[in-house]
Amino acid sequence: MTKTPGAATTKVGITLDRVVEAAFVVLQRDGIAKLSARAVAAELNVRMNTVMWHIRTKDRLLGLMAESIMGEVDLENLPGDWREQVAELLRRLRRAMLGHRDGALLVAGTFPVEPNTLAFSERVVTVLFEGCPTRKSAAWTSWSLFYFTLGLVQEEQATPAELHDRLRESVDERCFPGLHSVLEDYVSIDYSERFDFGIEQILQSAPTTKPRPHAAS
Amino acid sequence: MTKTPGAATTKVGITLDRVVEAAFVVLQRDGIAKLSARAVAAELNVRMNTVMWHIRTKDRLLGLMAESIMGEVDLENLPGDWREQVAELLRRLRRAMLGHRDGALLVAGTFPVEPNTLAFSERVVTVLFEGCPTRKSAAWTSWSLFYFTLGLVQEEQATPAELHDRLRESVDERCFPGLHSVLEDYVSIDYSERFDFGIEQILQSAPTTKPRPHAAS
DNA sequence: ACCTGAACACCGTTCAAGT
DNA sequence: ACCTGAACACCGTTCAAGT
Repeated sequence: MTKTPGAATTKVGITLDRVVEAAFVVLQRDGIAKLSARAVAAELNVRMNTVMWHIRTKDRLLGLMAESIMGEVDLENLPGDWREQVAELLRRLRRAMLGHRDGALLVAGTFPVEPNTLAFSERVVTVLFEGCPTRKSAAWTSWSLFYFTLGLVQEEQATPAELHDRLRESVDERCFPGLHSVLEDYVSIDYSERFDFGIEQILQSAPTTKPRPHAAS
Repeated sequence: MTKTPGAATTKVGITLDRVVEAAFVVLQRDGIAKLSARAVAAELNVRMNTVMWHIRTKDRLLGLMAESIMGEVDLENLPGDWREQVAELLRRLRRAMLGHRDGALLVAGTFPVEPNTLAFSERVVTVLFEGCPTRKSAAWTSWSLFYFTLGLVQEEQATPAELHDRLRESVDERCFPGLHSVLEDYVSIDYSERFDFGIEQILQSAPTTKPRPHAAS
């Protein structure tokens, strides 16, 4: 009766790629906390279940977005020796994550077992083989680099001023003298500098750090 | 009319501490995804708004829980030289987080500017002062150690078998030869060994890594 | 294969009301 | 200060129904 049969349910040309695209628009505008299937649907002018049909599950959408960010990292044209090459790879990862609001949170939330993510890991590990004493130490060093990068970029993307101000208020000189004396360095917003420092520190000892023999034998 | 006025709303003896306690029970049983104010209320046999009145906000509850975990870390009786002392501090943090389901996720989600968390940071930074060339490098090294620990324990607590199996399936020898050749080390579940390796690697170069001079001067 | 409506069982937050 | 009921505006998932 009140139904307009002409303009009813027909295909509307949504692709999984377009859904992920729209999800990034919502992410940039509203942040990851407000990224919902309904919001993505509104962005595409379709109903929510259309989005759900393509993504199957919210978690899968997040995984696709993380994988997409990993795909932005160029793995070619690396400069210099193995050390510089690894540093450059992680610098590019950092830039890719910084390119999207809450990008580090997104990548940290899921390790997508997908081509782009695997290709990045492959590249890092392969370059590390050149400088590390064992393959195992190369594998484990890649995790150290990855976790450091994720952590630092998450800090950088997490509403910077607020937490730092609260720290400056709370770090009393009497209770926390050490922290107080380095507070400005502790909460420094020179993130690229801190990034370079951390990566370099890990890589510096990489050639000499061996996994301990499991037992004394 | 249908109301029993005697057993109506009277105090029931809930404390913020008891709420947090109950929250840990729910966390252990159901995981962080199902940790809700309603679930905590059920655990305490009160209504949800009672819980909300005490915690004010869900985020504050999570912060209180993280701060509580940090409080489990004993900061006294550290053995050996500065290197061993720092390693021991982070080992204790790791154990505290492992003691609660999704403990690392909880701590990573918020940096509570509260006494226990600050005291831990103070202790780590202070010990690092002994071995690092500058105060700045000590501060930044403490972040490297913290992020590595959070990342690795999150990996350890995130439904181990599932992801590793998917990796073994997907890491084709032809596409990802390097990764393939170290896969078993790459996804090793010897987490204490990997932890020791990572901490040691960071600490090894700590005495020699200086923050770069900001400009060439 | 694609798109929708409707219903489900959940959320956290807010506000007025009780003691 | 403490506890509750009720309502609000949201979630993601599921299922039956359309083309």
